[in-house]
Amino acid sequence: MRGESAGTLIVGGGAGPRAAGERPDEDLLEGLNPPQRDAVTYRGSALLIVAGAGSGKTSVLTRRIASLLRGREAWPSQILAITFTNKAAGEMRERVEALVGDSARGMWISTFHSACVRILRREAEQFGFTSSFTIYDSGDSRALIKRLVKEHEADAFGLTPAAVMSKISRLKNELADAESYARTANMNDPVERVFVDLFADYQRALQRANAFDFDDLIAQTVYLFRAFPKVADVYRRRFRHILVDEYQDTNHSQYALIRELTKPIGSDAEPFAAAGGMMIFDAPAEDDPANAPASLTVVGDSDQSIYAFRGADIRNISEFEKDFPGAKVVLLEQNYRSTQNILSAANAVISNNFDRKDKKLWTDVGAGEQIVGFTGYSQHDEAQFVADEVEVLRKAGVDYAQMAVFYRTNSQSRALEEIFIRSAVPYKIMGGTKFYERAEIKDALAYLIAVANPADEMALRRILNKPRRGIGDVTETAIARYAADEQITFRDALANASALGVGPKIQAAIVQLDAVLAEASELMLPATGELAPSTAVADGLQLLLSKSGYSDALRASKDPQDEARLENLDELVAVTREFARNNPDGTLIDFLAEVALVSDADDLEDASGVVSLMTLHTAKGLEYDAVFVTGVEEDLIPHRISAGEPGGPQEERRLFYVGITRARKRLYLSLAMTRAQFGEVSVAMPSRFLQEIPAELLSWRQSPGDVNSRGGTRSRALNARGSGFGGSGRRYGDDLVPKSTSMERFANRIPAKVRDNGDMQLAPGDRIRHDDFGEGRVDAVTGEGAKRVAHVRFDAGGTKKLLVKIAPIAKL
DNA sequence: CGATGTACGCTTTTT
DNA sequence: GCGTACATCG
Repeated sequence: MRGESAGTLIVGGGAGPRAAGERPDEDLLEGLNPPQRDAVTYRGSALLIVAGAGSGKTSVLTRRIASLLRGREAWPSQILAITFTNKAAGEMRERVEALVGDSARGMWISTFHSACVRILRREAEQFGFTSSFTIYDSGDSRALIKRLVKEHEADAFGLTPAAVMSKISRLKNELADAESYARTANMNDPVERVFVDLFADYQRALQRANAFDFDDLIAQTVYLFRAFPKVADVYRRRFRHILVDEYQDTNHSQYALIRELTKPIGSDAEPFAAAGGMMIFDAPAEDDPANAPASLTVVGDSDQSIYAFRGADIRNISEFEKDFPGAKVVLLEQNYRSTQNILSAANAVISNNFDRKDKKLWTDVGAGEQIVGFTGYSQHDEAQFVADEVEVLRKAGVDYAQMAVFYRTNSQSRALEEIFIRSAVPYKIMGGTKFYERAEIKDALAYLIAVANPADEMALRRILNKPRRGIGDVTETAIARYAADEQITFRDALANASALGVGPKIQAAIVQLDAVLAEASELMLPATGELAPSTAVADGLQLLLSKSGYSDALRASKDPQDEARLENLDELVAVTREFARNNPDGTLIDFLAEVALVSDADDLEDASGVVSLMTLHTAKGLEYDAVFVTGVEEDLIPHRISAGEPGGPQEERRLFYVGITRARKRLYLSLAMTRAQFGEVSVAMPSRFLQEIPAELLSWRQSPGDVNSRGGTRSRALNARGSGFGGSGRRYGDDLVPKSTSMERFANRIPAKVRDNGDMQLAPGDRIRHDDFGEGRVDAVTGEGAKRVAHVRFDAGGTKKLLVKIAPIAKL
């Protein structure tokens, strides 16, 4: 909830002097409803806030923190608040600062990953890493695994890099390592043996590179706490109040981390093991209040759990009361965001998930506008509707920034983008940028990593021949062999170019590269004790790019895209300068960690004055006056891949629910009759979720039936579901909508006369007549079944590709 | 070693 | 329909 919906947001500095007896947090409770007040003021070891969409959870969380601080119940440094994205963390910090002023500074408000990086940075030496470790993003992990798969010839066993990667990730999220997995796996299975080898090799490679992958950041922190109780106690003593947002999206390792942090201090320590039998710290006296576990507050909504696919475990929240006996539960159901129509639609949809606790959002702001439905002929037609409607709203006084367009898959953004450009609607694609995944950016970062973490061989290999300096596979292997023979690192091998036995030209190139890296190191990593100037990262990056010849190579290139690449690099330099401004003491290592942990949802910053386009996943946690959910079709939402996964369709429904509940005043649901995917056109069917919305809430500007009447075959499409896909009707516990319902909803709009060209025989040379384009001759027919496409040359001129099944054509 | 051409496979969501 | 990955040629 934003400030305006819960009464006035209290802005301003600290608590100020107060009369004795007055609650120091009275103003913090202003405008809150009774359960919200409970959530702010309850004091106990464990609190679960079940916060429905738009129920003001952020407000409650920030006020709860503010009230702890103002009441002197906690120092800022004793607070650890975990959010899902860096952006959410920044927002929360801002809002707490608005309530309590600068004293918010010492708090840890960050994502799980960032918090773990901070901890690991301090403790890395304990277990074989150095504090200058770097972080492998998914791309780095993929590259490494790919190499290992090749080395092990694991593809012969059907192990693809993608499969290995996701399995390793899943195991790490369950806190399993290669060793423990090997104990449970069936090692008679050669595939399993290869996998275990791969897993172990992968882990060794990471360790050698002094690097952690995303999953390691959490898992290794848990291992650290378990292996070194004294270290764990340092953090248990420090964090007395732990708050976790979006708890429904935590996975097992994150849960385990929270468990470790909320154990009583000294609870698993072995006092006599330390310092030769001398007790050097308190005995584990659990009844000593000083050793009491930290208080834990979690906030979540199981209806908004949309990350099960990457290990989020809904049981973390559904079994919270069992996990933390005596926990208090507060339910926030009053919604301050949306109109009742929107909420009723959301409630109706989500109530189709069968194993959920019933929860109904309500509001007192009134019914509001009806939800608008629209069916386009194609995804471009659909996009045009969205663009037109955006302009209508704009003229009615709605700011572009208050409108958002959601879609299930990133690929859907292309059609929207095309139409928006043509219609001159200003927009920004959120998260789609993938700035840090661009090759030139990864190259530049690899240069920085090579300087920051010389052990990271991957980064070094990446830049070895970028720009081209004649160092190819052969030379790379020679360097690696030399390093192995001499028992030195890959990086140190570069310094001995003359010993590699390569040609003089290549030798010179290696010397040059080595020198550039050395010079940059000196600039960015000054001798211990000295502090690098805050501009060091920016200066170092520019030095690397220019002296390595990277920039020059791009400038000299005649590929027109290279100009854009240069601009991207300038942008990266700008990012380093911005970083220096925000973190005057920030080091190169800090910069790299920040970059590795930024997510797509984080650059939602300056979307002022433009319409926001994003996936439904990215939309979580955001809200807009007007929301367009596009592509509400079967196989898209619910996505076809989800059909085979346990709980998949239900998660898709939650995703749709999340999309709906982002809207404050206006909600549009749109779909297309046909959609081009993989470069081929196919027939789309309305999503089953549409039929879960009560008819009176939804007003169709153009219903699936309307589109049909133009010559399509909607009724067939709606019905077609029954055959061959999950049987007829419904299976127990499945999400299939009974066929009769789907027919009822659209029945009155489907014309009596239905055309279905499904079995029209067409061959090259046939003549046809099209309702709009007139007569023409078939050149070719491609595709199969419902996707059969006729390539027709019309007499009036021009050729068209027509989907035979639904095109308004007749054979002559 | 690098440039050019072709085949293939891919598209669910992301810290 | 696009980008990557591999193969072949210069």
